[in-house]
Amino acid sequence: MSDHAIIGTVSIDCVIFGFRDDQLQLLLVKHADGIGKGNWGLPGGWIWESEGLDDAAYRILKELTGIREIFLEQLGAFGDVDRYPARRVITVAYFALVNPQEYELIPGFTAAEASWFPIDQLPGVLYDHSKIINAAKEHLRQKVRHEPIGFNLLPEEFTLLDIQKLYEALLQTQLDKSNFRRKIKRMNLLVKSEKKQSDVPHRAAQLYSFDRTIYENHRKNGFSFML
Amino acid sequence: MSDHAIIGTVSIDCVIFGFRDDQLQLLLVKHADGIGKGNWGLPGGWIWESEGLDDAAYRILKELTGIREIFLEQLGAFGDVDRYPARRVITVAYFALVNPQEYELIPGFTAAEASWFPIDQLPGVLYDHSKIINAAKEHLRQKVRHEPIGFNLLPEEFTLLDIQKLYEALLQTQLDKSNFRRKIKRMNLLVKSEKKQSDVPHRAAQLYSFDRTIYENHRKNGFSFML
DNA sequence: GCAAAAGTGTTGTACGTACACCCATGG
DNA sequence: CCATGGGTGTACGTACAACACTTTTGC
Repeated sequence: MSDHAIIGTVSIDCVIFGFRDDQLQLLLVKHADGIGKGNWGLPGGWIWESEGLDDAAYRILKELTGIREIFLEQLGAFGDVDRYPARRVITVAYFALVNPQEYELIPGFTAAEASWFPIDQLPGVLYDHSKIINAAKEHLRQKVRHEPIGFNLLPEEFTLLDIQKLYEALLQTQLDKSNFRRKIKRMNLLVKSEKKQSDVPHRAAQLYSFDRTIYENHRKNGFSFML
Repeated sequence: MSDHAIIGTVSIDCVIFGFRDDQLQLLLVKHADGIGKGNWGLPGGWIWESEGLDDAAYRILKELTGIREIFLEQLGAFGDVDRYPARRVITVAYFALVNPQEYELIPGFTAAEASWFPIDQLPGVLYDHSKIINAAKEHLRQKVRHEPIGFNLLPEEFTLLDIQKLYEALLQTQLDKSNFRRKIKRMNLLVKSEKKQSDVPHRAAQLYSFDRTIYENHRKNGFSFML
């Protein structure tokens, strides 16, 4: 059996979130061949016999978009009997968080085009992909309140207002500046950068970065991230 | 193709939690045939071509244990290359909450025996089942703090101390009686029963039941269960 | 000086925590 | 009358929400 023999009954699909222009956005690809040719859909593909599920998701993501080394986590399996038109295919959905500025999108072999869409202005998508996307949105909104995964959507360094805008978009609410700042600072998860903003038409803000090490330490001592 | 043709590359496994003797317990079956014959493992089976994933999970659970109409939810797919000895098989794990008192365990065709085990005294289990069990435990402990799913582990009617004992076991902590009562009562999710406890060697406690309708109403208005 | 965003301070309320206490019942 | 669990009350601190306010910078 070849190393790249595929399992024809199980596929991978990736829901990739990004944050641009104070908006939550989603990465879709236009399929270049196969049944879905010419339509927008989630980046996806087949699993090799020789690789685990997570490995397959990373590989497919890289092949289709050029994105690598990001936050990627399994969302679950979707297996309605008629979800795929040609035959019975079960798909394992993954959900990823990216800072779009870090990546030049490079559509791969099977993707004619790759593009970001604001989450509330998506085009029609293939198969049961809108069902998967909705599950991913819900998962993200839940998870972001209990774990500091939101930082994966931001650049390495960011201002406090950046985070606030991010959380306002994710939680779809308005937050009080003063209260938000105190809350996030009290958690002691951020480290001050040497730098401040530059080239802004107003007072330059302090830059911060998220320290994963600190977070892991806190977590071991029973710390719980909230909001 | 027969209605009951199976998909040979994808299986279902169920992690079933129950609460007995103030302890979180897990239901395992002793496999009666197949590769795992004679060993304890999660109740599991193959998916029919003609049924969805959730349907398969319900069916398999009923076939192997007699349990039906319970809280059942997908946990995720497990697909390490070598997780199953004979060939590449991906399994979709489900996670269920049961009140053990409601069910007489009825081992089915392929299960020689079905039995509850305290969560910290499990026997050795097949394949990657201990990995799946750990994921399920973690999922339960997270979820139980944000959604009132714990009630699925209790009888229809219960005392406030029953819930407290349940949460103490789930969260592995001690809770203050007075504070816990106020907190849970303030949520207005419980309705007083007509009855009180009987046959207890001390003052009889008020019985309550969880009202799912009330919960759904609250949730629509942005209510969030916490503890 | 104006606009725009950075950043600080104040105050009332609501909730969590800790702990003390009384009540009812069976043995 | 005592052990056991049921059930209530109070006092204190702290976190959160709402809102007002000052500071820095570019145009």
